[in-house]
Amino acid sequence: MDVHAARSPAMTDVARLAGVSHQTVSRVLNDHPNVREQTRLRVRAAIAELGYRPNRAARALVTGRSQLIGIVAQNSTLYGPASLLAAFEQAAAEAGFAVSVGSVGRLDRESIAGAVERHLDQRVAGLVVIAPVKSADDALEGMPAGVPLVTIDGDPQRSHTLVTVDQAAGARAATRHLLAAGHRTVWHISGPPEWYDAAWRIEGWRAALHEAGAEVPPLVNADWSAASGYDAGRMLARMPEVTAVFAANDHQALGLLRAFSEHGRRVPHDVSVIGFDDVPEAAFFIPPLTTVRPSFDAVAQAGLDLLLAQITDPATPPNRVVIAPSLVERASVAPPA
Amino acid sequence: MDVHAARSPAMTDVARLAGVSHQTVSRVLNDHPNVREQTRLRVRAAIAELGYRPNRAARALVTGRSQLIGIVAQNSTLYGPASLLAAFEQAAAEAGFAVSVGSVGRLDRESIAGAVERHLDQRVAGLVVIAPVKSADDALEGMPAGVPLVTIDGDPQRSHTLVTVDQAAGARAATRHLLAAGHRTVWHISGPPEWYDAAWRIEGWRAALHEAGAEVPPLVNADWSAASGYDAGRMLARMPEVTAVFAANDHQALGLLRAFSEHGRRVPHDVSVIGFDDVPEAAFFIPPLTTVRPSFDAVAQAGLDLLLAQITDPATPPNRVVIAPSLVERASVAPPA
DNA sequence: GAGGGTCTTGTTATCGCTAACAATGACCGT
DNA sequence: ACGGTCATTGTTAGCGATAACAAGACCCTC
Repeated sequence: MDVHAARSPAMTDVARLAGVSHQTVSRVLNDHPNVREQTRLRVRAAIAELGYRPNRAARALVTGRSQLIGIVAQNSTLYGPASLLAAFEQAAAEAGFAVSVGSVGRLDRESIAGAVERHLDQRVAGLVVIAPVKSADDALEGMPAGVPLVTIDGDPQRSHTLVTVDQAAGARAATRHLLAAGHRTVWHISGPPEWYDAAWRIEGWRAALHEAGAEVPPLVNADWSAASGYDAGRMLARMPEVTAVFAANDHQALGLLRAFSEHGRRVPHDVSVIGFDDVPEAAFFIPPLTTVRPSFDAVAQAGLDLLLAQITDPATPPNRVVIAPSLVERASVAPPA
Repeated sequence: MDVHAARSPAMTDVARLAGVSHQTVSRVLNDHPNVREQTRLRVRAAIAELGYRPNRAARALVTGRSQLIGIVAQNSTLYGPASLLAAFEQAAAEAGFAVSVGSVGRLDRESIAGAVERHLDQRVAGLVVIAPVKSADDALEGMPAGVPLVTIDGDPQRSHTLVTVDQAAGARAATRHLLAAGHRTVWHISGPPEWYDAAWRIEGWRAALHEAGAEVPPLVNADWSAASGYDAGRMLARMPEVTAVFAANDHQALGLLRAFSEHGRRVPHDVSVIGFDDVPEAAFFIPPLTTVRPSFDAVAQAGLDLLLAQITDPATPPNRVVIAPSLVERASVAPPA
């Protein structure tokens, strides 16, 4: 980095030094085929000598597209979205794209639409929406066609490209695991019902119970927080017939563990618990938590690949990729007493 | 959002509709004083009618500055950095700035320098660096002057503007709290030593012990993970003289609790534990964790304010703001048995 | 009423790049 | 040797905004 840089060098500076026209420099930069090897090298040398770096704004202006990918996500530290965000940044950086984050406070239609528009102002090359709720999908309906778009864990009914974690499969695996351990049935603490993730986990749980001919206990509604898991746990702890609980995420499960511990119900001896997400701390809960691990890296990579395909070729048809989660067995599951 | 938008309207389109020159439209947009009220209204109406939104790239090209703030942070889901990131996005959006995130895999000099350069390519209006390690500060030394810059939890020795959480004060408060409960001394599990946060927490812990005339036990080194806390805990659990531990973050503390639990050492009856960060789950650990809460929102707000001041007036002298953390008392501390 | 200011508006140049087209020369086949 | 293709390079014209300057209208003062 040049310390005294009064003005950073522009393409014409490079051209002058290399003894070519600025257009030739542009061609080298964009890997156009018809440039003599010798010229290419001379230009490259000049670029290196001046420490030239192209001005993204100018390029964006003329092409109408930037090397910027916009991500719309909820402004939160929820583990899932935060992990996805990090994974996306990583993958995008490797592909030479910058990432602009438009976080929204709430996932309602207006917030999402506003964030999308702000990104469109910046002429983003593509948009990733991590907002697995119906209102977000509604907001996306109004989007101008032609902007590459990938939604994460969105509604499969919609027509755009999307990447989803197979939430239902994860929930089924968790529920079956508990049934296989000998439990007569499995209770479920759900996430907020407007989240598709939550809805599908409920669905998978129900499906596994039906499939096994097990009774379906009432659904316990909660949000994603440990506090809500704790509240649910205080209720369940007083019900001796509850011997197995599948929580919609690990934080809820933590709250559950705490509630059971307070009420003297031992996990897994008296009650078995399974979570979802495999947060890094899950292995250190008391007891270590059996949970379902979605691969956020795989989701981000797939999402980015689909997005880049659309950016490269706008005619790419809508596509979808489903990522299978895996069950991570730890110590929070045992046969009923 | 216009669905059929073949090309989004430009300034000249607005000008034509309003019957003025494009320059007048520009003046209205930028709140220049010398525009007749009547003209202003006409232009505003035309803008609204066309749904015109200025092209950021064009503006960035001519002004050399964008309405973009770059954030350099480690690509991780560590609670602190992730929270800061979220808080910054929030604050920046409110100020009308977009946020571009350049995450880095590692915090070494090259990675940081690369991320900074990528942001500079985009002509960011300002830069926030959340990388509280020495190598990051070194990388920043080479930065061209004139780019507004704020570092978070950086080295106070450096000359640029920075916002820090008073880590030492937080550590002192935690240590004093344990001493006040009657413990003869307090052990400390530290974060990675190259992080300033970790170093200051060590310093605060030492200072509090000295101040009280307590013996300073050997420092237990760890990283920020629950796993490292667990490893440290397995060692400490076998040492009966250990009755109070201050962990450098909540995740480590979780690992500690787990290790103590496995070894039959009850918290807080046999050992007291304090963490740092106040992650949302801390209240649901077993037992609920007493911890130190830094206000990430306050840090982000202060950081953004300082940055905006520099953007508005480049002559603003370097400044620094220190945010005081607070102790959150829960159930993991008790007098020694 | 002439000179000088202020307010308001328009004209032109420019930022740094890419797209489209033009120009040059080499090579080819007949 | 001559038109035609191809590879290579240059020239020109924008993209959509702001900046700098110019110009006209209006007001004031002496």
